[in-house]
Amino acid sequence: MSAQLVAEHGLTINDYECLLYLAHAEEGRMRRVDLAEQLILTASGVTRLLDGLERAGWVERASCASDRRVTYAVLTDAGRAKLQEAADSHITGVRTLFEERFSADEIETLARLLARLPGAGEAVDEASCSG
Amino acid sequence: MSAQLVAEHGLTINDYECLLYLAHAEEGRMRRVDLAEQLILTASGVTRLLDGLERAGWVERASCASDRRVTYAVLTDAGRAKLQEAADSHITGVRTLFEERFSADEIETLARLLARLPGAGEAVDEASCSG
DNA sequence: AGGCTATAGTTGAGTACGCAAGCAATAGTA
DNA sequence: TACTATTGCTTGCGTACTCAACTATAGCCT
Repeated sequence: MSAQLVAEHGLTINDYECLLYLAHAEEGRMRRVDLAEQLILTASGVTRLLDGLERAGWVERASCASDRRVTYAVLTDAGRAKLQEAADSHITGVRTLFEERFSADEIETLARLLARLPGAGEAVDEASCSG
Repeated sequence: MSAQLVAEHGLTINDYECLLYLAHAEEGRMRRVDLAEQLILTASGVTRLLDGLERAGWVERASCASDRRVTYAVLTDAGRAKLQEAADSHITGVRTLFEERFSADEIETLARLLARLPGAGEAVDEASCSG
């Protein structure tokens, strides 16, 4: 499942989700702390995750004018393209995994119930937005 | 959740599940390959996992009479005791997590649906056996 | 018996994290 | 204004994995 992402696009799930969050964020950028919270990683985890994405050219650093402590992670054009490419295959992968086993009603039930679990967030709509 | 296991008993989830599988196995022992499959780990992962459990004295090695390639992992008395101790708090932890959010009917629905996912196995009955 | 191939297990190198400690900037308080 | 606490981020070290390569045994098939 996530091994497919790695094999086909060289992305970890966290790489992928990181790009996804950035793509949805205003101006394609987020503070590292906020990214950490969304990805359920520690600050150091995010630092290293972004190290990799920066080296690959998918994201860049930008400083914040009003608070010199924060450095933004901003999605580059290359990063947006990469995400688009990976999202296509990943989403259809997830979709078929579920649609092979559950009816539409059942999927809705699962979504409703599982949303009550801690850390559920709003990940559910991933498939409904074009990336 | 699993951090609680670590903090209170010094056990990883895989440590815990490993002891659990061994406890349910015939004569309290399993081949490393089978353990790997159950825990969804590679063979090397199991080697290292068992390294730790052996060092702690929760499991021992035993060789197989009919096939000299295999070495069993067998649960020691100390290991069984440790599992009992950890299971008490872990199971009630999981139980309350769910019972705080779902009704009995909903739990049953979740169990039925999620069982269709790959790798679901028979982990569901963990809570129903005394350890 | 000899020669493949498959299986059980270990080991070395690399990866993706967490935790604790540290630095710099900001915010709160006297 | 100075002093402390908090916040954002990075770095060193340890851990739990994986993958690839290896050894040793077992099961063929001729």
